[in-house]
Amino acid sequence: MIKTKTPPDAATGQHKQARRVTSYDVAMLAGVSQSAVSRCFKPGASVSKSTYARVMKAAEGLDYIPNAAARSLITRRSNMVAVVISQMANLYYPEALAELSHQIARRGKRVLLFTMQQEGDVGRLLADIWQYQVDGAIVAAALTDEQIGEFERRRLPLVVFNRNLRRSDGVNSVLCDQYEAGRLLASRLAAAGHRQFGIIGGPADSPVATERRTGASDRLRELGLPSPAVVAGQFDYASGTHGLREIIAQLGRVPDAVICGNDVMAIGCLDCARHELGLDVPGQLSVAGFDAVEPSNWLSYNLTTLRQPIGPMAQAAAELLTALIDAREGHETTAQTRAFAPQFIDGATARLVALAPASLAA
Amino acid sequence: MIKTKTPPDAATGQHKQARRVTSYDVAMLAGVSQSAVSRCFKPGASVSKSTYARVMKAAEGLDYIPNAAARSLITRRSNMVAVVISQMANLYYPEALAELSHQIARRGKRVLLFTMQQEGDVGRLLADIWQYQVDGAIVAAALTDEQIGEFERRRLPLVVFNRNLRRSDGVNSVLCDQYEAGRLLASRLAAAGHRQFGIIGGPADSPVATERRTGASDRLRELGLPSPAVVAGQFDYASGTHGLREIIAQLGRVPDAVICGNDVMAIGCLDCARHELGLDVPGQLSVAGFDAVEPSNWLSYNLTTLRQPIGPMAQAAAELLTALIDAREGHETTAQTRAFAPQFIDGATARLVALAPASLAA
DNA sequence: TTGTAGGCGTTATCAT
DNA sequence: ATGATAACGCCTACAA
Repeated sequence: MIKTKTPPDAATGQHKQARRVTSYDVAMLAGVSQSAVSRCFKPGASVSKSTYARVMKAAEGLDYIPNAAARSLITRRSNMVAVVISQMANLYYPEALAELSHQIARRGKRVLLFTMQQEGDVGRLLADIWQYQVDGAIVAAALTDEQIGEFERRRLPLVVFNRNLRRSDGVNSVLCDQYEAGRLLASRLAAAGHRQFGIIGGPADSPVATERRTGASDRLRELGLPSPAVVAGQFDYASGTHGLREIIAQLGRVPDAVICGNDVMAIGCLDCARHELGLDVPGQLSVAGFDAVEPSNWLSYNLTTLRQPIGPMAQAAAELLTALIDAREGHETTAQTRAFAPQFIDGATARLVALAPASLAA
Repeated sequence: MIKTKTPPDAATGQHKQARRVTSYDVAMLAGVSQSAVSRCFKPGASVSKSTYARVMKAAEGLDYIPNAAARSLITRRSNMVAVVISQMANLYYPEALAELSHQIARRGKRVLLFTMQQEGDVGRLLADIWQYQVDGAIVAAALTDEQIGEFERRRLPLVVFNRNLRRSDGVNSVLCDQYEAGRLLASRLAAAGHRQFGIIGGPADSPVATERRTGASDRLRELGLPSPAVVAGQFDYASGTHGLREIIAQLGRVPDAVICGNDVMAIGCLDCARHELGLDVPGQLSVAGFDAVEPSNWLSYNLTTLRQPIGPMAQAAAELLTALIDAREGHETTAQTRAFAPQFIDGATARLVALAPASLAA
C-alpha cells in the first residue's frame, strides 16, 4: 500500500467517501494524462476529437467538474465579483441587485454578495473582499477616499455605483447626478408656484441622500424661496409618515410641497397626508420622490418622481467592470464615469402647473 | 538568476507587479517560517505571543491577507454558501435574501448569489454550484427529485426554502405550509358568507403558487361552494389587474372574493377594483393575498393576507445549513423539516364577518 | 497532439 | 512552540 490515507471503505467501493473526484480520476478512467483532461475543459485548447470524446465520457461517468478554487489559484481568476449593497430595505437596491446579478451572470461570472445595515459598515467588509479573491467589485455604498485607495493598491478593479458625481474623479463609476436631480425637482415644483417646501432627507451616511437634499435646498435658496423645513429619515415608509408630521409641526402649517429622499418615504408621506391628515394630494399638498421604484407606479400612488434607469446602469456597471478585469494586466486605463440622466416621471402627486389667478380666488 | 519569471521591475522595487504578497513574504519579513505565519491566522493555534506579534506586524506592513482559494483547496471549506433565488420581482424574495445574507454572514460565511427568471432554469445553475465549491446551498426554487439526488450524491448540504411540504421528506427544508395557508384563507372568507370566488394563481412552475391555489380551491369544493374562476398570473402587479378583469369576464359578474397568489398580485387586483372599476373593497368585493410583504401594510392597502415569518425562516435556514455543514464529516443526519405557521393578518380588504340579515336587506 | 514536471498559496502532519 | 515537507486540484510551459 503506497497510497496515503486510503479511506476505510476504499476497498469495498461501496460509496466514495469525502474524497472528491479529480481530473486524475478522469484521466485514469479515460486512459490519458491529467493535463489532457485539463485541456478538454479549457475552451479553445488543442485536443484531438477522439481524446476529447473519451475524456468527456469518463468525466460524465464520474460526475467530474473542475474545481474552481484550484483553478483560480493558478489562473488568478475566481470568476466572482463582489457586490456590496446596503439598504436592502430601500426597494431600489433589490431591483438593482437583480439586474446586476443578471448582467454579471451573462458575462460568465457570479456575484458574491455583501450586505450591511449601515453604509458606514463598509470598512469591516473590505477584509473579506480581499480574502475571497474576487476579480472585481461593484460597490453601492459610501467609500472613503482611503478605502478607494486600498482597491487601487491591491489592483482590484472597482466600480462604484451611485457615488457622488462631484467626487467621482479617479474612480470608475456609474451614477445618476443626484445633486442635479434634486435641483431639477425643486425647479419644477417651484415653477408651479409652490413656495413653502418641506424636505424629508435620507440617512446622514448616504451620499445619495445628501446630494438630493442639498441639490433641492440649494436650488430653493437660489430662487429666493423661504427656507424649507428639513427633517431626517431612514429611507423607509415610517420616515415618510413621521417626516410629514414633523414638518407640519416645524412650520406650523402644511407646506406647499414635500420633496422626499426616495420613493418609499414619499409613499409614506403621501399616505400620511391622505389617510391620516385627510389632505388632498396634490390639491393641498404636492409630494415627490426619487427612483421610480415599482410601487411608485401603482395606481394608488402614481407618484411624481425621478427615475433612475436601473437596467442601463446595471448593464453599464457590469460592462465597465468586466472590461477592467480583462484589461487588468498591462496598461493602466484611465478611470471613467458613466453618468445617466434621471428621467422626470410626471405622476399625479404633484401639481406642476401654476394656479391661474381665477382658481386662486376660487 | 534562478527565480522563474522575475517581474521586470523586481530589481527596482518601485511597485510590486501582479505578484501578490503571500505568507512567505510575511515569514521572511518577520524572520519566521511560513508555517508559523499560517498558524497565526488560524484561531486557536499554538503560537507564542512574541512571534504572533512579529508576524502580525509584518503582515500589516505588507497588507497581507490569507488567500481563501488556496485555503479552501486544502481545508475543503470555501466559507461560501450558494443562495438560489428566482422571482426577484416578487418582493418577498428580496426581503428573504436580505435576511439570509445577514444570518449567513453572522455565521462567518458569505452568499454566492444565483438568480434566474424562471424557476425552471435551476438546472442550468447546478453545474456552476458544483464548480464553485460552496459549502452548502439554500435553494428557494423548484428542484426535481433528481436534482435533489444530485446534491446527495455530491454530499453537498442542501436546505430548500419554501418547497412543498408534502414532498419535503428526505430533504432538509424550511417552509410555510402553503397548501394549508390556501385552505385557511378560503375558510375564513367562506365563513363570512362569500360564495363566488375568483382565484388569481401564480406561475405554473412555482410549487408555492400551486399549493396555495389548490389549497384554496380544494377547500372551496369541500364546502360545497360554486367552483371558483381561476386565472393564471406571474406574481406581478399587472397579473393582478388583468386577473380581476378576466375573472369578471369569465363569471359574467363581480365575484364575492378574490384570492391572489401573492401580495403584489393582490395589490394589483385591489387597485384595479378601486381605481379602474370603481368597486368598493371590501364592500362589494373582498381581496386577499399571501406573504405580508412590506407594501401590504401601507395605509393605502392594509391588505388582508397571510404572513410568512421571513426573519425566523431565514434564521432557521441559515442555522440548519450551518449545522449540516459542521456535521458533514461522519454520521449521516436525518433530514428535518422546519415548518412555520402562516399568520393571518386581519387587514381591511376583506369582509370577515357574515352580513347580518338586516344589512342584507338594506 | 500529447505527456512530464513545476508551481499557485495554503493547511496539516510530523519531527524537533 | 517551531520548522521542514507533503498534500490540495488544477494550469501551463516545455519537451517529445
